[in-house]
Amino acid sequence: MNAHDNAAVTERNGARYAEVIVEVKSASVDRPFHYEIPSLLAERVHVGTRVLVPFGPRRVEGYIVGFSATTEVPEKTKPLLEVLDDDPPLTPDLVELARWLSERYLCTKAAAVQALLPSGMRAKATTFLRIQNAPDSVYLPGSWEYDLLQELYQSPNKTKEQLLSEHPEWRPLIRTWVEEGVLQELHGVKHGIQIKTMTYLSTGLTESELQGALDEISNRAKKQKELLTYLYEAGDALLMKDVFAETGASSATLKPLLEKGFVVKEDREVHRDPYASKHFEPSQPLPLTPMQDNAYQTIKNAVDSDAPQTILLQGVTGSGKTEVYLQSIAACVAQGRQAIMLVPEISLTPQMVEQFKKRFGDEVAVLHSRLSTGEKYDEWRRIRHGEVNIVVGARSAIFAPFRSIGLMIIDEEHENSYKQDDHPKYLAREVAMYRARQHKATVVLGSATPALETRWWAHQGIIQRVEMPERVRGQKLPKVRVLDMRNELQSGNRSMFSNALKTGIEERMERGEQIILFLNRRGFATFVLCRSCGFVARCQDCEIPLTYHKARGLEQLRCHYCGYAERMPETCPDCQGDHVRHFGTGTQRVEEELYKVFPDAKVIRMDVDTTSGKDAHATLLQRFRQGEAQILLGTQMIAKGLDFPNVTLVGVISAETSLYLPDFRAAERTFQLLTQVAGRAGRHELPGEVIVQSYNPQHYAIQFAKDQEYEKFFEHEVRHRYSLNNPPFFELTAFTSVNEDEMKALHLARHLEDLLRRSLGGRDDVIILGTSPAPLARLQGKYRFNVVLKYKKFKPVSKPIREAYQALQGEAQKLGGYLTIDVNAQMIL
DNA sequence: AGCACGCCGACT
DNA sequence: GTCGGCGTGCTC
Repeated sequence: MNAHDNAAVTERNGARYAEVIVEVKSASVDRPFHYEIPSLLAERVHVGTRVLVPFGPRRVEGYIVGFSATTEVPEKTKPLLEVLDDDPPLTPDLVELARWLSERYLCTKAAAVQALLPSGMRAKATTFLRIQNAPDSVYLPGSWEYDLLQELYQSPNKTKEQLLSEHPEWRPLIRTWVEEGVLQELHGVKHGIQIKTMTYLSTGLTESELQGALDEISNRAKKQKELLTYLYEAGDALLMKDVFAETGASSATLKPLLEKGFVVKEDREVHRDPYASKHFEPSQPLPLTPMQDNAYQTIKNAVDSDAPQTILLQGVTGSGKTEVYLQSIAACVAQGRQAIMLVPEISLTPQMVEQFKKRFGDEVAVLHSRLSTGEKYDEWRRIRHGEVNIVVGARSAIFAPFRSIGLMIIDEEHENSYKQDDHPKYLAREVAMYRARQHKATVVLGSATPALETRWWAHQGIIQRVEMPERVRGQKLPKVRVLDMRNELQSGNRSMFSNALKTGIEERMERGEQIILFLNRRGFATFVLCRSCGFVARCQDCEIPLTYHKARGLEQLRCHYCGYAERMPETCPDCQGDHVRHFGTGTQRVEEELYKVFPDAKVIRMDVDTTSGKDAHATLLQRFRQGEAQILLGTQMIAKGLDFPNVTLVGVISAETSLYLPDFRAAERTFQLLTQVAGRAGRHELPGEVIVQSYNPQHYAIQFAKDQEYEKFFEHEVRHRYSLNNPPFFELTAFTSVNEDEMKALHLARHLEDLLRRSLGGRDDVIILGTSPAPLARLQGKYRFNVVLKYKKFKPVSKPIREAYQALQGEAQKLGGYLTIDVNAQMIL
């Protein structure tokens, strides 16, 4: 496992050199550099310590990853400059995790370290320039010398870096002046995040000292005496601003008390708490059903055992997985170990956070992308300092710096939000399983519709599987009807609602029940076409058909990938004819149609266009919950984790929107989506009904979803994947060559393909899919070509892949573009 | 990545 | 003649 490096050691043991990974993201410096440890810093350096080091002509941030007694380059070593934190941000297991990440996902160690630390954690070296000996010569206005001196007199607080970015031409002059002693450099460090402090007041006086103090204070200073007595009676240190508010004192009152030493003022570090304003009613563990208890016992046994394990918890929607999670975590924490709970799109599922806060109170930290950088950093420090035992968060929370992890739960594990979209493109499930080996921890993968790979591993006996096939309250799964829209058309119904759906909506509205309508496409129409010449409006940058939007009377065409927008043309830009029309159906159009067919209906529409505001999401859902509207209409964002007691009908306007994407997971996604949407109906007392409209109702993904038969879908899909050499039988790695110049992008992709064919071509466990335009062939003005590699096992092919990738990355940059890699790609775009 | 050093075209 | 373009090479 440690085929890494020379004799790097974890403990310093008097070793002379620190091995440092520098924060420079370039493959050419992706290796440890040796630095001498100055005796002044000797006590403060550990594995994982963040340091400032000299690197060439500049100073950069770096992380200590090991120590060694010797170095091959003694003549080159320089000393460490500074230790940047009191506690090392990385624990030794995180250093090891970073190394693994960089090898598995082919990124630099520096990039891996950044992925697993909060974004605010970045320091920048700064340098100030002071005039030490004014030069003898007199300079003419307009000369560099004159201008630089002017600038230094006028803005002495500008850093050297600021100065150089504004006037790069001053660089040589500054250097010579520093050498000649005209200027002096003062070095500093600017931290990315301010640690937030609050001022506290306290008095350390005993009762008799207090008496003496009160006597000493002039009788005219009534406020001072009051303040001092107040603080004495409190005993504890109090927040200064509260004290001022309570006693009416001010800093004028306080000042003499501080000077005489009667009162002590101190700044204490505080953590920004994103949930400080919310109150959570404590909740108690609920009694478990036999099925829940079985799942709970399985997880508990795994946590108790001293071996890493992975368990697939396959439970239908409404089977009570959350309560199992909560109690398993409680059991883990009771053992003195910590737990991580991952949820997809946490900002969409505030209920989950709420349930954790109610059950565990302050023991929970929350990490997700909607927190400010400062809030994230503070939650991270609460974890690092052992103030909490539980983290609930999105994907990156899997890196929580706990000391001893017992349990990691990934809820809705099949969701693709668990694959990081930017570099390194890690898969949370894989990271969890690696950390499980480090900590001898248990991973629970929870889902009603597991990713095919996960279910396959369970089938192979590689991981355990526990089922929860029934709903907690014993409700039946809702009845799902699939309606063939071709029949509707034949019988003369040209509207987007089948007769059954229309009647269904009418009935619910009469009974005062609620309806959810689902369509996986926003906007009004799908595309815009000229009926005379066949012209289709496309984004000039992405070449994707533009979507027709209607907003406040304004007719717009928008690109859903880059956000580009233009006005709907009145005549065809190509043939000048006036037969430009929009086709296809989006959420906006459904909304308009709903108001036509049901004039009394109140509809809430939820899609990217209506939920841009900070709390728009929660607000819209809250309004629906309170019954302000009978119909909730939305894209897949409404499919996730919602639970409305009054909803008895769920309608899917068109089941195939996700079926014909050029993606090997299209059937799986469609099945998962339909199953999930169906699970929304009738979760409480009222029975639920689901109506799925489709032009292709016999498709197996739709048929199996209709009866919620995951196992049958699994069997069918596994065969399909096998015959096409797709996951889980082969793993996919995708390279994308991106360039504004189409020929350059293509050339680079071809070159890469050649290289891969030469190194891997002969193997029968590797399939190379040649260069092809990416499904998103042009994005934001840049052409994209893919080279996709399929292989059975990553290890034997990782070296050739790495070499080809590194060789051509530089090449791509020379051509003005770039090359990305997605190891174990979940989707090819 | 940055920054320095080094070798070729248009300019006070 | 020089200033400054960016190709090449190195960073403990």
